[in-house]
Amino acid sequence: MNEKPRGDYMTRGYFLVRDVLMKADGRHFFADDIYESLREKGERIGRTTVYRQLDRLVSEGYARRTVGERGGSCYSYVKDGCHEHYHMVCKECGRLAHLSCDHVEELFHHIKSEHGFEIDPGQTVLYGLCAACRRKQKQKEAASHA
Amino acid sequence: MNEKPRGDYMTRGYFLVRDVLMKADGRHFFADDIYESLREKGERIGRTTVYRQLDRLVSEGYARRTVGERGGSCYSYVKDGCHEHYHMVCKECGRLAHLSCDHVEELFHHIKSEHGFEIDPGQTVLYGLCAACRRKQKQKEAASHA
DNA sequence: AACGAAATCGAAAACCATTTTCATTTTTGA
DNA sequence: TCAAAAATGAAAATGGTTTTCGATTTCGTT
Repeated sequence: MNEKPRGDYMTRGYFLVRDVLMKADGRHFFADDIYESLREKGERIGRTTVYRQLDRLVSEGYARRTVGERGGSCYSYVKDGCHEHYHMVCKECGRLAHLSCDHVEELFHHIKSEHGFEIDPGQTVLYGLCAACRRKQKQKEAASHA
Repeated sequence: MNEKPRGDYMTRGYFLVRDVLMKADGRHFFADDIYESLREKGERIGRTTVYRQLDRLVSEGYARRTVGERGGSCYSYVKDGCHEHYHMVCKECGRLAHLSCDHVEELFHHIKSEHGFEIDPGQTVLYGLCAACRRKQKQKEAASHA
């Protein structure tokens, strides 16, 4: 009669959603992308479950929630130990890049001690252009000067 | 019969929305906050107009669109010349802080040259805790040790 | 001042990502 | 195997934002 919490159950839906993220390490998805791709593969899963498992993965630290330019939530896989890293999202291709760099840590420390603001690296995402997309953009420019 | 574009008109709705942002420089609002506060003041304006004028202000560079923790869009006023500054949003009080700091510029330059990623300061917002909220948090902690 | 094309206005409806509801099914410890 | 705890998913609800469209306002031109 004692009602103890048993914690989260390991279910089919959990593994399905986690696998999509794991197998595409770095790239990130809207919830619906995941739902669609699973359905296309013939998996029996509902939208609701995808949303719920994504929430669970975020709270477990397996997934990171970022915000797409169009406003919705995107999810991407977080490798073990990735919490000390910083994250950059490319505005062009949407890819998530992991940045491990002492300079960043130093800057955040400086901002805290000199400006009083304590930055949360888990929440903060740097937006810009990745190397590959910068290259493509330059090629386009060069081509248009023909 | 010549159909030339005449540009945006200066209208009542435009000034109403812009004034709300200007008068609360730094603090940021959800679109609906602005709509409600204008209605409370007795202003005759529709939700649709608020959304449209906010879009216009963003494209004009007068307003900045950021993303609240709950997911929706927030808007805040951008002072002239504010584009070379960096922005921090406090997770606790929601206040927007402007940061003018050579260290940031140096870091972004380093990331570009060493990591190949070109950060867009206009899009990037640093999330964390402002000095005031850090102080409050510490006071709470101290009190709970009573 | 009046005209009229271009732009804005706003109420209601549409849209769409996400959450809630709830009856059913699955998981898991005992 | 049993039963409590948790997950499932279809459908409905939610809530922020956009679209629609007829009425109204703006503003350069007469």
